[in-house]
Amino acid sequence: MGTTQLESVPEPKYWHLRTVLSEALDSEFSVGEVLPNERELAARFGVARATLRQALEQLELEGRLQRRRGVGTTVAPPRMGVAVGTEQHDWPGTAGDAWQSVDCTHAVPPAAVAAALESGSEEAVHIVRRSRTGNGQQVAAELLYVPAASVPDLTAIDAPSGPARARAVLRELQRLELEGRERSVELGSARADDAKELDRLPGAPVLVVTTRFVARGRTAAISVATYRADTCRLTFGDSGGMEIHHGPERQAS
Amino acid sequence: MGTTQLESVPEPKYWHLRTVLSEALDSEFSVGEVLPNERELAARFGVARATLRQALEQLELEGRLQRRRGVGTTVAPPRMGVAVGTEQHDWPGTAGDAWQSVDCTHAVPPAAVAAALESGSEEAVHIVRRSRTGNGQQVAAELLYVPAASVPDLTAIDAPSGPARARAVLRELQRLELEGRERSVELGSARADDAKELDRLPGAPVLVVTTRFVARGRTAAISVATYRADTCRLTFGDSGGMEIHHGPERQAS
DNA sequence: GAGTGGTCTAGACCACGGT
DNA sequence: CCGTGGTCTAGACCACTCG
Repeated sequence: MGTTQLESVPEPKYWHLRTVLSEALDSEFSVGEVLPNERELAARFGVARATLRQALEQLELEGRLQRRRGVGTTVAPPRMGVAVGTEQHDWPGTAGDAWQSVDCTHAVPPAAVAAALESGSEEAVHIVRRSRTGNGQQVAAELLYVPAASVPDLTAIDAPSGPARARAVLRELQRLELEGRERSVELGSARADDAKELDRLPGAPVLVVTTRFVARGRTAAISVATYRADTCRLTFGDSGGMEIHHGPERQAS
Repeated sequence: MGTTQLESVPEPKYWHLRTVLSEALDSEFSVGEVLPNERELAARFGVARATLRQALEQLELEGRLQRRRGVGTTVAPPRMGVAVGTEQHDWPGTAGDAWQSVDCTHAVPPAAVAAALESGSEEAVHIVRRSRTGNGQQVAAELLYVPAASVPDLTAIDAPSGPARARAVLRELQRLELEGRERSVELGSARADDAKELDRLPGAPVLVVTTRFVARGRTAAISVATYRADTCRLTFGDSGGMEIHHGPERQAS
């Protein structure tokens, strides 16, 4: 009996650290507060900085912390609920749909998108870039791929590029009768350009929402929207009023 | 002109490595194939193992690789589409809904769930555990929180716990008229128990799908489903037939 | 320029899966 | 047992932000 079984299954240091820090965040810190720097924290917990960083990465992934080079580590606010797919079947660009058109180009889409569009893989399409903001910061970037066949009456002359052209494409698109929508969500990592737009580093975790719009029995458009996974909780159906998860963890025996 | 601008914005080694490996996966490897071990790969690319690992972590996050301790790193199959929310408003447990009941306990839920249930924060509820498989492996674990008030006629005697009790709770739940559902998706990291069940390490990235079931104007149940983010693509609406993303990356102009 | 987080190194040892 | 990926260390330097 003399042997007190301290750690029969010793959990990794960084995981234990994550738990300790998480509880500290719940009880001793408030939103926006900056933590001590990494070297200081590492010393305080008696671990190498790399180990501490592993714990911080976890907490950042969970949306508890926000780290910025040259600035510091701050306590993140609870994730904001962003409504996606208001369930009424609507084209993108319909009045007040939270997105803002940025510009519009004409180029060959990535192979995966081309396949889904059932178009030739070397055929150029309209690519509308849009962005979405919430709580004053950009939370999502979207690329909307529209084959020329979906906007036959588009007059290519008056607005060769830019926001005006983007709006023109969306307007033409809305003339089609939308028959259905398929949507999927998966985890991804931000490419360099998305990362920059979302004010994150390349490789930052993002939620990729892919939507296929169906009209006249064919795929009329494909939307690939990239949401910051650290700050966003995607809500479906309606009302983003849910506030579950991400409190002090308690285990339900 | 003599100065060739090699790397005006030198990207990190691990990011470049990720790209190189990603292209190699596209062209030189097939699904299920095992890669050379990390020490070998690191040596081959002339980087430290930690740097190589950073690249591998990215690719694993993107669902391109699967790493298992004691075994090796293998090329992952494309993510499977898992239908979530068949859009017809149904209670969980309705005929063939892809979930399998595991057991049922009676305990106090985590604070965040208790708040959403609008019950007292120290009030015990039924907790049904269910699991979901796809392609022969477990892809999701669910905890369904059901307040006693939602299943008033439950006879607590004949099945005190286990799958039988779980089914009894679901059966009673289905007697209520379902008025609505709210759903949200966010990124999380697997807790120790979920990780074990999903055959991942603690902290592995997961997609947390939270559903609030509304009946008689109140919250009748809360479901928290945890999906493996590396292997799953959540599909909404219907048909998981979309195959976008995660091909050879090409930039759209 | 001072201070922050981000990247990278070259080691060591551990935990696990198969033999 | 060996080989694998997982954890951890103690450093170094870089890139960024801000006063």
